[in-house]
Amino acid sequence: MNCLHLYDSQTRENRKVVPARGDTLRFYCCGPTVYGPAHIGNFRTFVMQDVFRRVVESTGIKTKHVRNLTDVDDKTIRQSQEAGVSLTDFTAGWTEKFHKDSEALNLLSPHVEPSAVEHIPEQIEMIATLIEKGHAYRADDGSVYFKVDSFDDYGKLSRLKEREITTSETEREDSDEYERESAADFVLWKARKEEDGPNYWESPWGQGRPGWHLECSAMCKKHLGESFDVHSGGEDLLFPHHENEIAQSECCNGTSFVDHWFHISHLMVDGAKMSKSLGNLYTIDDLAEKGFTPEEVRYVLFSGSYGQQLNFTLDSLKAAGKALERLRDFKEKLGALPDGPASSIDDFGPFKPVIEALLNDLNTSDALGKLFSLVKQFLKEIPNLDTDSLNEARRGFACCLYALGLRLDIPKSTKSAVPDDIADMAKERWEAKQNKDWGRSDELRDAILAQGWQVKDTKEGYTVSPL
RNA sequence: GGCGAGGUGGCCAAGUGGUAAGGCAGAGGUCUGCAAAACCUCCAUCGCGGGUUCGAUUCCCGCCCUCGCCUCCA
Repeated sequence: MNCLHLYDSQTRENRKVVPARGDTLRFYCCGPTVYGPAHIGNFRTFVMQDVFRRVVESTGIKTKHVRNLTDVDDKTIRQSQEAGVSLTDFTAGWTEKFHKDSEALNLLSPHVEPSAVEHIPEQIEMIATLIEKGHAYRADDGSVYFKVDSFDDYGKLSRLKEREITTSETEREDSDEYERESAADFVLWKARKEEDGPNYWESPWGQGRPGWHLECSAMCKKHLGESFDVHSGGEDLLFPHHENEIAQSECCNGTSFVDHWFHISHLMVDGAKMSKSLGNLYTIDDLAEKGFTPEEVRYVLFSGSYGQQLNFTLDSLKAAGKALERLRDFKEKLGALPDGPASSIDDFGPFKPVIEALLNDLNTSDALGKLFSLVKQFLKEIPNLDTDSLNEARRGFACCLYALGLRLDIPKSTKSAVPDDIADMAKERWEAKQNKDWGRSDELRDAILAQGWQVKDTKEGYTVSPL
Protein backbone atom coordinates (compact mmCIF):
# COMPACT_ATOMS: atom_id res chain seq x y z
CA MET A 1 0.00 0.00 0.00
CA ASN A 2 1.66 3.22 -1.04
CA CYS A 3 -1.25 5.64 -0.93
CA LEU A 4 -3.73 6.56 1.74
CA HIS A 5 -6.88 4.49 2.08
CA LEU A 6 -9.49 6.42 4.02
CA TYR A 7 -12.98 5.58 5.21
CA ASP A 8 -15.57 7.42 3.16
CA SER A 9 -18.68 8.27 5.17
CA GLN A 10 -20.83 8.30 2.10
CA THR A 11 -19.98 4.91 0.59
CA ARG A 12 -19.04 3.57 4.03
CA GLU A 13 -15.94 1.85 2.84
CA ASN A 14 -12.24 2.51 2.77
CA ARG A 15 -11.26 4.11 -0.48
CA LYS A 16 -8.05 5.33 -2.03
CA VAL A 17 -7.32 9.01 -1.68
CA VAL A 18 -5.77 10.18 -4.92
CA PRO A 19 -6.22 13.39 -6.91
CA ALA A 20 -9.01 13.00 -9.44
CA ARG A 21 -7.48 15.69 -11.60
CA GLY A 22 -3.86 16.68 -12.00
CA ASP A 23 -1.27 15.99 -9.35
CA THR A 24 -2.82 17.94 -6.49
CA LEU A 25 -5.30 16.61 -3.98
CA ARG A 26 -7.92 19.23 -3.33
CA PHE A 27 -9.66 19.17 0.02
CA TYR A 28 -11.94 21.37 2.06
CA CYS A 29 -12.32 21.50 5.81
CA CYS A 30 -15.19 23.17 7.60
CA GLY A 31 -13.37 25.60 9.85
CA PRO A 32 -14.26 27.33 13.07
CA THR A 33 -16.94 29.87 13.80
CA VAL A 34 -14.90 32.68 15.24
CA TYR A 35 -16.93 33.81 18.23
CA GLY A 36 -14.74 32.52 21.06
CA PRO A 37 -11.70 30.37 21.72
CA ALA A 38 -11.84 26.98 20.03
CA HIS A 39 -11.91 24.08 22.47
CA ILE A 40 -9.94 20.86 22.25
CA GLY A 41 -12.90 19.10 20.66
CA ASN A 42 -12.75 21.51 17.76
CA PHE A 43 -9.05 20.93 17.61
CA ARG A 44 -9.37 17.19 17.46
CA THR A 45 -10.94 17.68 14.05
CA PHE A 46 -8.32 20.15 12.93
CA VAL A 47 -5.46 18.02 14.22
CA MET A 48 -6.75 14.96 12.37
CA GLN A 49 -7.19 16.97 9.20
CA ASP A 50 -3.64 18.13 9.68
CA VAL A 51 -2.38 14.56 10.06
CA PHE A 52 -4.39 13.65 6.98
CA ARG A 53 -2.65 16.33 4.97
CA ARG A 54 0.78 15.45 6.32
CA VAL A 55 0.28 11.79 5.49
CA VAL A 56 -0.91 12.53 1.96
CA GLU A 57 2.04 14.83 1.40
CA SER A 58 4.40 12.22 2.81
CA THR A 59 3.47 9.96 -0.08
CA GLY A 60 4.61 12.62 -2.51
CA ILE A 61 1.18 14.00 -3.42
CA LYS A 62 0.70 17.76 -3.41
CA THR A 63 -2.36 19.19 -1.70
CA LYS A 64 -4.54 22.23 -1.86
CA HIS A 65 -6.03 22.67 1.57
CA VAL A 66 -8.90 25.08 2.03
CA ARG A 67 -10.38 25.77 5.44
CA ASN A 68 -12.95 28.46 5.95
CA LEU A 69 -13.72 30.85 8.75
CA THR A 70 -17.36 31.36 9.61
CA ASP A 71 -17.47 35.01 10.49
CA VAL A 72 -21.15 35.78 10.16
CA ASP A 73 -23.99 33.88 11.82
CA ASP A 74 -26.37 34.30 14.74
CA LYS A 75 -23.69 33.81 17.36
CA THR A 76 -21.04 36.09 15.91
CA ILE A 77 -23.59 38.83 15.34
CA ARG A 78 -25.17 38.58 18.76
CA GLN A 79 -21.90 38.36 20.66
CA SER A 80 -20.22 41.16 18.76
CA GLN A 81 -23.14 43.36 19.71
CA GLU A 82 -22.94 42.29 23.33
CA ALA A 83 -19.25 43.13 23.25
CA GLY A 84 -20.06 46.49 21.69
CA VAL A 85 -17.69 46.09 18.75
CA SER A 86 -18.20 45.71 15.05
CA LEU A 87 -18.66 42.24 13.65
CA THR A 88 -15.42 42.62 11.70
CA ASP A 89 -13.36 43.58 14.73
CA PHE A 90 -15.00 40.93 16.84
CA THR A 91 -14.30 38.07 14.45
CA ALA A 92 -10.82 39.37 13.65
CA GLY A 93 -9.90 39.06 17.32
CA TRP A 94 -11.06 35.48 17.58
CA THR A 95 -9.50 34.60 14.26
CA GLU A 96 -6.18 35.77 15.60
CA LYS A 97 -6.65 33.64 18.70
CA PHE A 98 -7.49 30.65 16.53
CA HIS A 99 -4.34 31.13 14.51
CA LYS A 100 -2.27 31.37 17.63
CA ASP A 101 -3.67 28.14 19.03
CA SER A 102 -3.31 26.43 15.66
CA GLU A 103 0.32 27.38 15.50
CA ALA A 104 0.90 26.13 19.02
CA LEU A 105 -0.60 22.81 17.97
CA ASN A 106 1.70 22.73 14.96
CA LEU A 107 -1.16 22.75 12.45
CA LEU A 108 -0.05 23.48 8.91
CA SER A 109 -1.72 26.62 7.63
CA PRO A 110 -4.31 25.97 4.96
CA HIS A 111 -3.33 27.17 1.52
CA VAL A 112 -6.48 29.25 1.43
CA GLU A 113 -8.50 30.40 4.42
CA PRO A 114 -11.57 32.10 2.99
CA SER A 115 -14.22 33.76 5.11
CA ALA A 116 -17.97 33.88 4.63
CA VAL A 117 -18.14 37.66 4.69
CA GLU A 118 -15.59 37.86 1.89
CA HIS A 119 -17.78 35.68 -0.31
CA ILE A 120 -21.18 37.32 -0.23
CA PRO A 121 -21.32 37.91 -4.02
CA GLU A 122 -20.44 34.29 -4.73
CA GLN A 123 -23.19 33.15 -2.40
CA ILE A 124 -25.74 35.47 -3.97
CA GLU A 125 -24.80 34.15 -7.37
CA MET A 126 -25.40 30.59 -6.28
CA ILE A 127 -28.78 31.47 -4.81
CA ALA A 128 -29.79 33.14 -8.06
CA THR A 129 -28.86 30.03 -9.99
CA LEU A 130 -30.74 27.80 -7.58
CA ILE A 131 -33.88 29.92 -7.93
CA GLU A 132 -33.53 29.92 -11.70
CA LYS A 133 -33.29 26.15 -11.76
CA GLY A 134 -36.32 25.77 -9.49
CA HIS A 135 -34.42 24.52 -6.45
CA ALA A 136 -35.07 27.54 -4.29
CA TYR A 137 -37.81 30.06 -3.62
CA ARG A 138 -38.21 33.43 -2.01
CA ALA A 139 -40.56 33.56 0.95
CA ASP A 140 -42.77 36.53 1.76
CA ASP A 141 -40.38 37.97 4.32
CA GLY A 142 -37.52 38.12 1.80
CA SER A 143 -35.72 34.99 2.96
CA VAL A 144 -34.78 32.40 0.37
CA TYR A 145 -35.12 28.69 1.03
CA PHE A 146 -33.77 25.61 -0.62
CA LYS A 147 -36.56 23.35 -1.79
CA VAL A 148 -35.49 19.97 -0.46
CA ASP A 149 -37.98 17.90 -2.42
CA SER A 150 -36.57 19.29 -5.65
CA PHE A 151 -33.43 17.23 -5.11
CA ASP A 152 -33.99 13.50 -5.33
CA ASP A 153 -30.63 12.63 -3.83
CA TYR A 154 -31.29 14.57 -0.64
CA GLY A 155 -30.23 12.36 2.27
CA LYS A 156 -27.70 10.30 0.36
CA LEU A 157 -24.93 11.17 2.76
CA SER A 158 -26.75 10.98 6.08
CA ARG A 159 -29.40 8.49 4.94
CA LEU A 160 -32.07 10.44 6.68
CA LYS A 161 -35.34 10.37 4.89
CA GLU A 162 -37.03 13.66 4.36
CA ARG A 163 -40.05 12.31 6.16
CA GLU A 164 -38.02 11.86 9.31
CA ILE A 165 -36.81 15.38 9.23
CA THR A 166 -40.23 16.91 8.74
CA THR A 167 -41.77 14.97 11.58
CA SER A 168 -39.39 16.47 14.09
CA GLU A 169 -41.28 17.20 17.29
CA THR A 170 -39.25 20.28 18.03
CA GLU A 171 -41.26 23.40 18.56
CA ARG A 172 -40.56 26.01 15.95
CA GLU A 173 -40.36 29.30 17.71
CA ASP A 174 -38.64 31.26 15.04
CA SER A 175 -41.15 33.24 13.03
CA ASP A 176 -39.41 32.66 9.72
CA GLU A 177 -40.07 28.95 10.11
CA TYR A 178 -43.63 29.67 9.07
CA GLU A 179 -42.49 31.04 5.77
CA ARG A 180 -41.13 27.73 4.59
CA GLU A 181 -43.08 25.50 2.29
CA SER A 182 -41.74 22.44 4.01
CA ALA A 183 -40.10 22.00 7.39
CA ALA A 184 -37.21 20.22 5.72
CA ASP A 185 -36.36 23.23 3.59
CA PHE A 186 -33.39 25.19 4.81
CA VAL A 187 -32.49 28.81 4.50
CA LEU A 188 -30.08 30.13 1.85
CA TRP A 189 -30.63 33.81 2.49
CA LYS A 190 -31.90 35.21 5.76
CA ALA A 191 -33.94 38.39 5.47
CA ARG A 192 -32.64 41.29 7.51
CA LYS A 193 -33.96 41.51 11.03
CA GLU A 194 -33.93 44.30 13.56
CA GLU A 195 -31.47 42.53 15.83
CA ASP A 196 -28.91 42.08 13.06
CA GLY A 197 -28.02 45.74 13.43
CA PRO A 198 -25.66 46.93 10.72
CA ASN A 199 -24.82 43.39 9.69
CA TYR A 200 -26.72 42.96 6.44
CA TRP A 201 -26.02 42.98 2.74
CA GLU A 202 -28.01 43.94 -0.34
CA SER A 203 -29.33 41.19 -2.56
CA PRO A 204 -31.88 40.75 -5.35
CA TRP A 205 -34.28 39.48 -2.67
CA GLY A 206 -33.78 42.35 -0.29
CA GLN A 207 -31.40 43.08 2.54
CA GLY A 208 -30.16 40.20 4.63
CA ARG A 209 -27.32 37.77 5.06
CA PRO A 210 -26.41 34.33 3.76
CA GLY A 211 -27.44 31.15 5.53
CA TRP A 212 -24.74 29.11 7.17
CA HIS A 213 -24.73 26.10 4.86
CA LEU A 214 -24.30 28.12 1.73
CA GLU A 215 -20.98 29.71 2.58
CA CYS A 216 -19.11 26.43 2.34
CA SER A 217 -20.65 25.57 -1.01
CA ALA A 218 -19.66 28.96 -2.37
CA MET A 219 -16.13 28.86 -1.04
CA CYS A 220 -15.58 25.29 -2.23
CA LYS A 221 -16.69 26.27 -5.69
CA LYS A 222 -14.47 29.30 -5.84
CA HIS A 223 -11.31 27.81 -4.42
CA LEU A 224 -11.53 24.13 -5.34
CA GLY A 225 -13.97 23.99 -8.22
CA GLU A 226 -17.41 22.51 -8.67
CA SER A 227 -16.11 19.05 -7.94
CA PHE A 228 -13.15 18.11 -5.75
CA ASP A 229 -11.50 15.28 -3.88
CA VAL A 230 -12.13 15.34 -0.15
CA HIS A 231 -14.43 17.26 2.16
CA SER A 232 -13.94 17.03 5.88
CA GLY A 233 -15.46 18.09 9.17
CA GLY A 234 -16.65 16.95 12.55
CA GLU A 235 -19.14 14.10 12.65
CA ASP A 236 -21.92 16.39 13.77
CA LEU A 237 -21.70 18.28 10.50
CA LEU A 238 -22.69 15.26 8.49
CA PHE A 239 -26.30 16.26 8.95
CA PRO A 240 -27.62 18.72 8.15
CA HIS A 241 -24.65 20.83 7.12
CA HIS A 242 -22.90 18.53 4.67
CA GLU A 243 -26.13 17.09 3.37
CA ASN A 244 -27.25 20.61 2.59
CA GLU A 245 -23.96 21.50 0.97
CA ILE A 246 -24.38 18.58 -1.38
CA ALA A 247 -27.90 19.66 -2.25
CA GLN A 248 -26.93 23.28 -2.91
CA SER A 249 -23.79 22.54 -4.84
CA GLU A 250 -25.06 19.69 -6.97
CA CYS A 251 -28.28 21.49 -7.85
CA CYS A 252 -26.44 24.68 -8.65
CA ASN A 253 -23.49 23.21 -10.52
CA GLY A 254 -25.14 20.18 -12.03
CA THR A 255 -22.21 17.96 -11.19
CA SER A 256 -21.01 15.69 -8.42
CA PHE A 257 -19.79 17.78 -5.50
CA VAL A 258 -17.32 15.73 -3.48
CA ASP A 259 -15.62 12.42 -4.11
CA HIS A 260 -14.75 11.48 -0.55
CA TRP A 261 -16.25 12.48 2.81
CA PHE A 262 -13.94 12.45 5.80
CA HIS A 263 -15.66 12.86 9.18
CA ILE A 264 -13.91 12.99 12.51
CA SER A 265 -15.70 11.67 15.57
CA HIS A 266 -16.21 13.73 18.66
CA LEU A 267 -13.94 14.08 21.60
CA MET A 268 -15.49 13.08 24.90
CA VAL A 269 -14.20 14.29 28.22
CA ASP A 270 -14.24 11.95 31.20
CA GLY A 271 -16.72 9.78 29.38
CA ALA A 272 -19.23 12.51 28.65
CA LYS A 273 -19.95 14.93 25.89
CA MET A 274 -18.14 18.19 26.37
CA SER A 275 -20.31 21.00 27.56
CA LYS A 276 -19.95 24.18 29.49
CA SER A 277 -22.52 23.05 32.03
CA LEU A 278 -20.51 19.95 32.91
CA GLY A 279 -17.41 22.08 33.27
CA ASN A 280 -15.42 19.72 31.08
CA LEU A 281 -14.84 22.01 28.16
CA TYR A 282 -11.16 22.80 27.79
CA THR A 283 -9.30 25.27 25.64
CA ILE A 284 -5.58 25.24 24.92
CA ASP A 285 -5.19 28.03 27.47
CA ASP A 286 -7.09 26.10 30.14
CA LEU A 287 -4.71 23.19 29.74
CA ALA A 288 -1.65 25.43 29.61
CA GLU A 289 -2.68 26.78 32.98
CA LYS A 290 -2.63 23.25 34.29
CA GLY A 291 0.91 22.90 33.00
CA PHE A 292 0.27 20.94 29.82
CA THR A 293 1.94 21.84 26.55
CA PRO A 294 0.13 22.12 23.21
CA GLU A 295 2.23 19.25 21.93
CA GLU A 296 0.90 17.01 24.69
CA VAL A 297 -2.59 18.05 23.72
CA ARG A 298 -1.90 17.31 20.09
CA TYR A 299 -0.55 13.88 20.99
CA VAL A 300 -3.69 12.98 22.93
CA LEU A 301 -5.95 14.27 20.18
CA PHE A 302 -4.47 11.96 17.57
CA SER A 303 -3.76 9.00 19.83
CA GLY A 304 -7.11 7.32 19.16
CA SER A 305 -8.65 6.45 15.84
CA TYR A 306 -10.48 9.37 14.34
CA GLY A 307 -13.56 7.32 13.48
CA GLN A 308 -14.11 6.55 17.12
CA GLN A 309 -15.11 8.84 19.91
CA LEU A 310 -12.04 9.50 21.98
CA ASN A 311 -12.17 9.83 25.73
CA PHE A 312 -10.03 12.73 26.86
CA THR A 313 -8.81 12.80 30.44
CA LEU A 314 -6.14 14.73 32.29
CA ASP A 315 -4.48 11.38 32.96
CA SER A 316 -4.17 10.77 29.25
CA LEU A 317 -2.43 14.13 28.98
CA LYS A 318 0.04 13.10 31.63
CA ALA A 319 0.62 9.84 29.82
CA ALA A 320 1.19 11.80 26.63
CA GLY A 321 3.79 13.91 28.39
CA LYS A 322 5.71 10.79 29.40
CA ALA A 323 5.40 9.26 25.96
CA LEU A 324 6.71 12.44 24.35
CA GLU A 325 9.61 12.51 26.75
CA ARG A 326 10.61 9.07 25.58
CA LEU A 327 10.51 10.20 21.98
CA ARG A 328 12.45 13.32 22.84
CA ASP A 329 15.06 11.21 24.57
CA PHE A 330 15.34 9.00 21.51
CA LYS A 331 15.67 12.03 19.29
CA GLU A 332 18.56 13.30 21.36
CA LYS A 333 20.30 9.95 21.19
CA LEU A 334 19.87 9.77 17.44
CA GLY A 335 21.53 13.11 16.89
CA ALA A 336 20.68 15.82 14.40
CA LEU A 337 17.69 15.00 12.23
CA PRO A 338 17.20 16.11 8.64
CA ASP A 339 14.39 18.58 7.95
CA GLY A 340 11.25 18.41 5.97
CA PRO A 341 8.61 15.88 5.04
CA ALA A 342 9.14 12.67 3.17
CA SER A 343 8.96 12.91 -0.59
CA SER A 344 7.85 9.31 -0.80
CA ILE A 345 7.24 6.54 1.68
CA ASP A 346 10.66 5.10 0.91
CA ASP A 347 12.11 7.96 2.91
CA PHE A 348 10.68 6.35 6.03
CA GLY A 349 13.30 3.62 5.67
CA PRO A 350 13.26 1.41 8.75
CA PHE A 351 10.27 3.36 10.05
CA LYS A 352 8.11 2.32 7.13
CA PRO A 353 5.70 0.36 9.37
CA VAL A 354 4.68 3.69 10.88
CA ILE A 355 3.63 5.28 7.60
CA GLU A 356 1.99 2.04 6.52
CA ALA A 357 -0.19 2.15 9.59
CA LEU A 358 -1.09 5.75 8.80
CA LEU A 359 -1.90 4.92 5.20
CA ASN A 360 -4.38 2.39 6.50
CA ASP A 361 -7.22 4.78 7.31
CA LEU A 362 -4.98 7.05 9.39
CA ASN A 363 -4.50 4.44 12.07
CA THR A 364 -2.57 6.76 14.35
CA SER A 365 -2.92 4.42 17.28
CA ASP A 366 -1.29 1.56 15.42
CA ALA A 367 1.31 3.96 14.05
CA LEU A 368 2.28 5.03 17.57
CA GLY A 369 2.53 1.40 18.60
CA LYS A 370 4.85 0.70 15.69
CA LEU A 371 6.83 3.85 16.40
CA PHE A 372 7.49 2.96 20.02
CA SER A 373 8.44 -0.59 19.14
CA LEU A 374 10.96 0.68 16.62
CA VAL A 375 12.29 3.26 19.01
CA LYS A 376 12.88 0.59 21.60
CA GLN A 377 14.63 -1.58 19.06
CA PHE A 378 16.85 1.24 17.83
CA LEU A 379 17.83 2.29 21.34
CA LYS A 380 19.51 -1.07 21.64
CA GLU A 381 21.09 -0.96 18.23
CA ILE A 382 22.35 2.61 17.96
CA PRO A 383 25.84 1.89 19.34
CA ASN A 384 26.37 -0.79 16.70
CA LEU A 385 24.97 1.05 13.69
CA ASP A 386 27.14 2.20 10.83
CA THR A 387 26.78 5.75 9.55
CA ASP A 388 24.47 4.84 6.68
CA SER A 389 22.08 2.92 8.88
CA LEU A 390 22.11 5.68 11.42
CA ASN A 391 21.28 8.24 8.75
CA GLU A 392 18.46 6.08 7.45
CA ALA A 393 17.06 5.88 10.94
CA ARG A 394 17.37 9.63 11.39
CA ARG A 395 15.63 10.27 8.11
CA GLY A 396 12.88 7.77 8.87
CA PHE A 397 12.26 9.06 12.35
CA ALA A 398 12.18 12.66 11.10
CA CYS A 399 9.58 11.64 8.51
CA CYS A 400 7.46 10.06 11.24
CA LEU A 401 7.65 13.20 13.33
CA TYR A 402 6.63 15.28 10.36
CA ALA A 403 3.72 13.01 9.46
CA LEU A 404 2.39 13.18 13.00
CA GLY A 405 3.22 16.84 13.37
CA LEU A 406 5.44 16.41 16.40
CA ARG A 407 8.37 18.75 16.95
CA LEU A 408 9.80 17.40 20.19
CA ASP A 409 11.75 20.61 20.52
CA ILE A 410 10.12 22.11 23.55
CA PRO A 411 12.46 21.68 26.48
CA LYS A 412 10.76 20.73 29.71
CA SER A 413 12.41 23.59 31.53
CA THR A 414 10.56 26.23 29.54
CA LYS A 415 7.34 25.34 31.29
CA SER A 416 8.35 27.74 34.05
CA ALA A 417 11.48 29.40 35.32
CA VAL A 418 13.10 28.16 38.51
CA PRO A 419 12.81 30.74 41.32
CA ASP A 420 16.07 31.98 42.79
CA ASP A 421 15.54 30.55 46.25
CA ILE A 422 14.83 27.10 44.82
CA ALA A 423 17.89 27.34 42.60
CA ASP A 424 20.03 28.30 45.59
CA MET A 425 18.76 25.37 47.63
CA ALA A 426 19.44 23.02 44.75
CA LYS A 427 22.95 24.37 44.45
CA GLU A 428 23.59 23.97 48.15
CA ARG A 429 22.26 20.44 48.01
CA TRP A 430 24.58 19.59 45.15
CA GLU A 431 27.51 20.87 47.14
CA ALA A 432 26.45 18.88 50.21
CA LYS A 433 26.18 15.86 48.00
CA GLN A 434 29.65 16.39 46.58
CA ASN A 435 30.88 16.44 50.18
CA LYS A 436 28.99 13.21 50.80
CA ASP A 437 26.86 14.97 53.40
CA TRP A 438 23.88 12.75 52.60
CA GLY A 439 21.78 13.98 55.52
CA ARG A 440 21.98 17.62 54.51
CA SER A 441 21.59 16.71 50.85
CA ASP A 442 18.38 14.74 51.38
CA GLU A 443 17.04 17.36 53.75
CA LEU A 444 17.40 20.01 51.06
CA ARG A 445 15.87 17.78 48.41
CA ASP A 446 12.82 17.29 50.64
CA ALA A 447 12.61 21.01 51.29
CA ILE A 448 12.71 21.71 47.57
CA LEU A 449 10.08 19.07 47.01
CA ALA A 450 7.85 20.72 49.59
CA GLN A 451 7.98 23.88 47.48
CA GLY A 452 6.68 21.96 44.49
CA TRP A 453 9.99 21.38 42.72
CA GLN A 454 11.90 18.28 41.94
CA VAL A 455 15.63 17.92 41.81
CA LYS A 456 17.16 15.05 39.92
CA ASP A 457 20.78 14.07 39.50
CA THR A 458 22.29 13.24 36.15
CA LYS A 459 25.75 12.15 35.11
CA GLU A 460 26.99 15.71 34.73
CA GLY A 461 25.06 17.48 37.45
CA TYR A 462 21.45 17.99 38.39
CA THR A 463 18.19 19.38 37.04
CA VAL A 464 15.36 21.20 38.73
CA SER A 465 11.83 20.91 37.38
CA PRO A 466 8.33 21.62 38.60
CA LEU A 467 6.32 18.69 39.88
C1' G B 1 -39.12 6.46 17.32
C1' G B 2 -35.24 6.77 12.99
C1' C B 3 -29.88 6.50 11.81
C1' G B 4 -25.02 5.32 13.61
C1' A B 5 -20.83 3.96 16.95
C1' G B 6 -19.10 1.05 20.87
C1' G B 7 -18.31 -2.38 25.26
C1' U B 8 -10.42 -5.30 25.15
C1' G B 9 -5.84 -5.48 31.77
C1' G B 10 -6.02 -0.01 37.08
C1' C B 11 -6.41 4.17 32.96
C1' C B 12 -6.03 5.53 27.53
C1' A B 13 -6.16 2.53 23.22
C1' A B 14 -4.89 -0.80 18.51
C1' G B 15 -5.83 -5.46 16.40
C1' U B 16 -6.81 -10.46 14.53
C1' G B 17 -10.67 -16.92 12.62
C1' G B 18 -5.58 -20.07 15.45
C1' U B 19 -4.70 -18.36 22.16
C1' A B 20 -4.24 -10.02 22.35
C1' A B 21 0.17 -3.79 19.62
C1' G B 22 1.66 0.50 22.09
C1' G B 23 1.61 4.47 25.94
C1' C B 24 0.64 5.50 31.18
C1' A B 25 0.28 3.42 36.01
C1' G B 26 1.92 -0.89 39.10
C1' A B 27 5.54 -4.99 40.72
C1' G B 28 10.56 -7.04 40.73
C1' G B 29 15.67 -6.26 39.16
C1' U B 30 20.39 -3.58 37.27
C1' C B 31 22.44 1.18 38.26
C1' U B 32 22.70 4.91 42.35
C1' G B 33 25.05 6.98 49.05
C1' C B 34 19.53 7.07 48.53
C1' A B 35 16.18 8.76 44.89
C1' A B 36 15.21 10.10 39.80
C1' A B 37 16.35 8.90 34.86
C1' A B 38 17.80 4.93 31.84
C1' C B 39 17.81 -0.28 30.89
C1' C B 40 15.85 -5.50 31.77
C1' U B 41 11.75 -8.59 33.38
C1' C B 42 6.58 -9.34 34.88
C1' C B 43 1.37 -7.94 34.65
C1' A B 44 -5.52 -9.08 30.24
C1' U B 45 -8.34 -14.66 27.21
C1' C B 46 -11.25 -9.39 24.89
C1' G B 47 -19.89 -7.19 28.23
C1' C B 48 -23.41 -11.77 28.94
C1' G B 49 -25.83 -16.25 26.70
C1' G B 50 -26.26 -19.30 22.53
C1' G B 51 -24.69 -20.88 17.40
C1' U B 52 -21.20 -21.80 13.08
C1' U B 53 -16.04 -23.82 13.03
C1' C B 54 -10.87 -28.46 14.08
C1' G B 55 -10.48 -23.65 16.52
C1' A B 56 -13.81 -17.08 17.93
C1' U B 57 -12.05 -11.90 21.37
C1' U B 58 -12.45 -11.70 15.98
C1' C B 59 -18.38 -14.54 11.98
C1' C B 60 -24.02 -15.21 13.03
C1' C B 61 -28.39 -14.73 16.54
C1' G B 62 -30.41 -12.95 21.19
C1' C B 63 -29.75 -10.04 25.58
C1' C B 64 -27.63 -6.20 28.83
C1' C B 65 -25.14 -1.61 29.02
C1' U B 66 -22.77 3.06 27.20
C1' C B 67 -22.46 6.97 23.73
C1' G B 68 -23.40 10.15 19.35
C1' C B 69 -26.61 12.30 15.51
C1' C B 70 -31.78 13.40 14.16
C1' U B 71 -32.12 21.40 16.69
C1' C B 72 -26.71 25.65 16.61
C1' C B 73 -22.44 22.48 17.20
C1' A B 74 -15.69 20.04 15.41
